[in-house]
Amino acid sequence: MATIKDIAKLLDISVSAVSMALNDSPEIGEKTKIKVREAAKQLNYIKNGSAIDLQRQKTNIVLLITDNPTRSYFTDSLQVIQQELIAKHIDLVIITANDKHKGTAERFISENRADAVICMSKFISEEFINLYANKNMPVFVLGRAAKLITNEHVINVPLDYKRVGEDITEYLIAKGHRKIAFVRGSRTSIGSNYRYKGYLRTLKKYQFELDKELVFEARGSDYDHGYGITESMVEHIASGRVDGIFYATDDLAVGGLQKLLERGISVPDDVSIVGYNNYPISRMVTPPITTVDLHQQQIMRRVAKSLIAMMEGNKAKAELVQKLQQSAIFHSEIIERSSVKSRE
Amino acid sequence: MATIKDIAKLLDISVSAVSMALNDSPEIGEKTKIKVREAAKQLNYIKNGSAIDLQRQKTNIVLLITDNPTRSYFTDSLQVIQQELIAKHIDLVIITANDKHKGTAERFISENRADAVICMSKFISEEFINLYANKNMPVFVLGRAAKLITNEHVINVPLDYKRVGEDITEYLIAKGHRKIAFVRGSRTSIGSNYRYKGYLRTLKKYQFELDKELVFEARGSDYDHGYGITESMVEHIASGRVDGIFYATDDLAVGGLQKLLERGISVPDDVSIVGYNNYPISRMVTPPITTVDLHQQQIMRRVAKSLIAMMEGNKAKAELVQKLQQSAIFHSEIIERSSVKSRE
DNA sequence: TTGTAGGCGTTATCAT
DNA sequence: ATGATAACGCCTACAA
Repeated sequence: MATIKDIAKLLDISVSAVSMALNDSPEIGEKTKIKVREAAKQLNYIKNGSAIDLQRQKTNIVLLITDNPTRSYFTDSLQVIQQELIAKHIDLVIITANDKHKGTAERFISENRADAVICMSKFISEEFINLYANKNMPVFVLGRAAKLITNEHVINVPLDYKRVGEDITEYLIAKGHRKIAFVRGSRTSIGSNYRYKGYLRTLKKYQFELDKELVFEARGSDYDHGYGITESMVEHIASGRVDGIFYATDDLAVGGLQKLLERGISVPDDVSIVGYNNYPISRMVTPPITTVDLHQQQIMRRVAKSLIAMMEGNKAKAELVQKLQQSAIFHSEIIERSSVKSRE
Repeated sequence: MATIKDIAKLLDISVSAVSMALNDSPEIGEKTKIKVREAAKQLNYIKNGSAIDLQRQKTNIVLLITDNPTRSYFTDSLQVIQQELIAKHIDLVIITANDKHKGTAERFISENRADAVICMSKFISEEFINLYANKNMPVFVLGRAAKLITNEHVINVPLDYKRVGEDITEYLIAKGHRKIAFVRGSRTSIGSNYRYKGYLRTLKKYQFELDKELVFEARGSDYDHGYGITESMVEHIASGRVDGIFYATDDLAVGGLQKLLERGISVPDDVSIVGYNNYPISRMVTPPITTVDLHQQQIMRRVAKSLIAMMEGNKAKAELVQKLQQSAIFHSEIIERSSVKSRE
């Protein structure tokens, strides 16, 4: 591979001249620049990014770590974050980390291959992050309890799930439901777990007693999990032991809906169902599913802005963190559609 | 940031000893290793990936460029490719390129920041790829006509769309449909365009004349596009001018189905519909949608294997390309569900 | 305007 | 088993 040295040799000028010419420095004459560019083309010269990063002590890269970039909930986050970063000419790369493989993400973190990282994955441990976050590479951790964070270069964005799951449970109760089942998604999904807690709290608040038989484990958050688990619920519904179902995610609800219809159960006449997250698909099924919009985009925009401020070093961390903490509160909004009917 | 030099200084040993110790070289004594590891921890030493890549002249990274990682069709490809790469301890990073922003992808390519790239995006031009592909960084281009490729380090995987779209059109005709509408997706989607061509060819083959009024432009491939465009079709259906709809993608079909049901049109009684790609959602709606499975995973596995062989340099390129060309043929399979009914 | 030289952090090749 | 030293490709004072 040709390097700037080769170009310099070919033209019999110095490497620094070549470097400057290639970077369009004003200090270099126009004719030299042209010569250099031609020689570069001729020699098939290609820049070496590693060398640049090494010299600059900077990568201009932000790492986004996610369990699965194809999941619906990731769409909003990605869009917003990317939009903010592009405006600042910062590059974003996405890396996956899951139970099968987290090595790539860990290598990128432990080898300082970015100027900042946003970790949305549960599979990178807090110990690991503590170990490697540093001034040159702050790490934003989203959606975690993050009790173990001691490293001052880790910014924990806890996301305020406090009231998550209460809203929609209250809504169902207000609509006259008394036998509300809950379908849990992936056990490792923090959001799903918080919704379950919100459900429990709300039952308690209204002094319903929890019927453990009405809590179902889908063990995953996809359509198929919803479809599968709902098979075990048809009996309960048929026998009148359930009048409403709170699915932890819209995808679960969509799968569940399909199963219910197949089994001749009418939604919402025989049973009401609700999902969570306001994924596009939730309004594209019949009946459209009542759900909750978390307005995640707003939060992500804040996160991105804080991250940029941090990278630019023009804000005290304490201040940023405080702002984030204030703004990382979900403003959940119930999206009423027709999968719920009032019962008396 | 501490470097191995700092560790060496602290312990008063040489940098090479530190380097070897850190890499657990057998040439280094156990006690030294321990000392080094302790010092590293104490100094908060973090490896510098750029320096490693520079020295090794290798990144161990494969770049995957996609328009949008959250689109359903990407799921299969990602899974398979990653699986193959992980087995070889090669890291995969995902970068997006679209009409709004392709700078990041271009920077990564033009600065040789990977050992190979898989380009699934239409927004990186062939000229650009021609310019930068090289021995150290072969580029696999998927789903393109790629007439302009001259660089021998570019591997074009054209994907054989020859028969795509014919199968399902024939199927509809065999089921007695005579007035088949077609809904085009994104104009820039090569797959979607090929399906349209297949539809046209098949109509011709059966000597149906093309009614241009039955070709609809969704101008996108999402639920919403399908939902929106279908509004303009209800009139045709009501008046008996359409008895079947071929949506270019399942997402379009799902959105379209919703609109049809809302407008009181029964599927498949009043009109049959089919989608394409066998996305999970297509069987999670009522009625489940008849679609076509392209068995993309098989192709992606071949692509990944070829890429690895290429990186390992143990195969002649010509041979690989030939194999790929043979195997990059879609084995499309019609997935019969209940959105189509026989008509006489 | 251009050249010289040092350094970025690491690994690898020799010696010792 | 460890040390010295030269790369890797690029950038940037500073000198000319």
